[in-house]
Amino acid sequence: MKAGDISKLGYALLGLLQQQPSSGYALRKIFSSTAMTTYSDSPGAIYPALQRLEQQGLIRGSIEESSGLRRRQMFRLTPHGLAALKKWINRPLVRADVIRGLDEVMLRFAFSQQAVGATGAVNLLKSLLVELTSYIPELREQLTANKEAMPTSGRLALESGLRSYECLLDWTKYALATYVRQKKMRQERKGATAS
Amino acid sequence: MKAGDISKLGYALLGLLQQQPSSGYALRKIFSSTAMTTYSDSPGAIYPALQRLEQQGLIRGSIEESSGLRRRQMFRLTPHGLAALKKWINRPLVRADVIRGLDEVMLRFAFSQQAVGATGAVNLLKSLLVELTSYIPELREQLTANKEAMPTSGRLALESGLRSYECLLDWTKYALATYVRQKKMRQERKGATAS
DNA sequence: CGATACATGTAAGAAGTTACATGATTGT
DNA sequence: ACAATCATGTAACTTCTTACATGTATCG
Repeated sequence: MKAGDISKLGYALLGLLQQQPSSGYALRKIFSSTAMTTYSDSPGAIYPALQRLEQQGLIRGSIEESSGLRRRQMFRLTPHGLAALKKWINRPLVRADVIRGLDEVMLRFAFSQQAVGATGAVNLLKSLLVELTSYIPELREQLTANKEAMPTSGRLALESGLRSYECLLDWTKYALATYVRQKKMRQERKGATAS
Repeated sequence: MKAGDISKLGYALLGLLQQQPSSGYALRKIFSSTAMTTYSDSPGAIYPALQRLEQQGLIRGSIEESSGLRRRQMFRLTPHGLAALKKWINRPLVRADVIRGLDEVMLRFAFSQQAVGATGAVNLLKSLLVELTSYIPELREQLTANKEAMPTSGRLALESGLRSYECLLDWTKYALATYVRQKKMRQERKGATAS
């Protein structure tokens, strides 16, 4: 990672701060107690990451002296930070994102609605659909080509990878359908109030 | 990671070398061309990793001067290396492996049959089954509890995580069934030759 | 003769891990 | 008094990334 770049943890922090200004401690709690446990809640990772984001002008911390306990710093996104978050979410998906960075894609999607709206979320899903649709057949071919030469456990492990992509494809279609359904419901409501 | 420990990449190398002695270059090709693309094929990662493994006495390299091209070093597992590989594969699964280290679990399983036999592979699957069976309901609960407070994309992202675990559970059962089927076939063959 | 494949390596820098340090407040 | 929770931070260490360096052989 080059200087000036933002790490995955950095983006996770930006996304959370966009939803709600928080202290480093509160962010750590989110990482340790929710489904975001894939990210480290160690202070040695989070506080330096926050410092970097602040140096880059993406977040701004303000010390709260009032609250009685030890001094606490609340961080919030700057306009630059919001722009960086949007840019990250809207970045076009490429094959490499699907092969090596699926968790990051899901993180982008999780924050997409609040940061770039339903349209942006749907765009992300559509391009994920495209990538998966082209990648899965290739993977399947690789598997059928090599299956003879592998021990059972190796073949099964490969199959597990294939299945997880197929499962993700199902989810992508379901997620798209969910947005279509929501849009239809909004339109119906609008039609009802108009008549 | 403490000194003396082995990184994920290190274990991937040990596993591949157990299957077949190889040069650093050949290992890089495996990472760049097969489904193991999740691992970096950069020389800056692999050659230092091989040096570490050799210093730890887990692999041994021998220089081949003969083959005409630039000198090449073939690495093979030492008895110590094989023991470390087996220990890693047999390590009892814990919740954290399922939450943060599924790819490593799959890597262990992929190598399990050659390193610790079908029985070891089945043991790994069984304990994965146990962990998933206890984790999935908890995840599902978390989802239903929080779904009201989240934007659609956040909720869908969580659902994607849940679905992928459910998919993995299906695969685990399928993989176990595959081993049961194989065992039955071997026994039938034995019965046939005996009669 | 230049590109490509084979083949190995190092140097600089980024980011994460573990472990430690500090300090205030609240509950037992 | 002591533990637990809130709250922030640093230091040492490990590993990976990117980029560069080097060298041989083959093919067009």
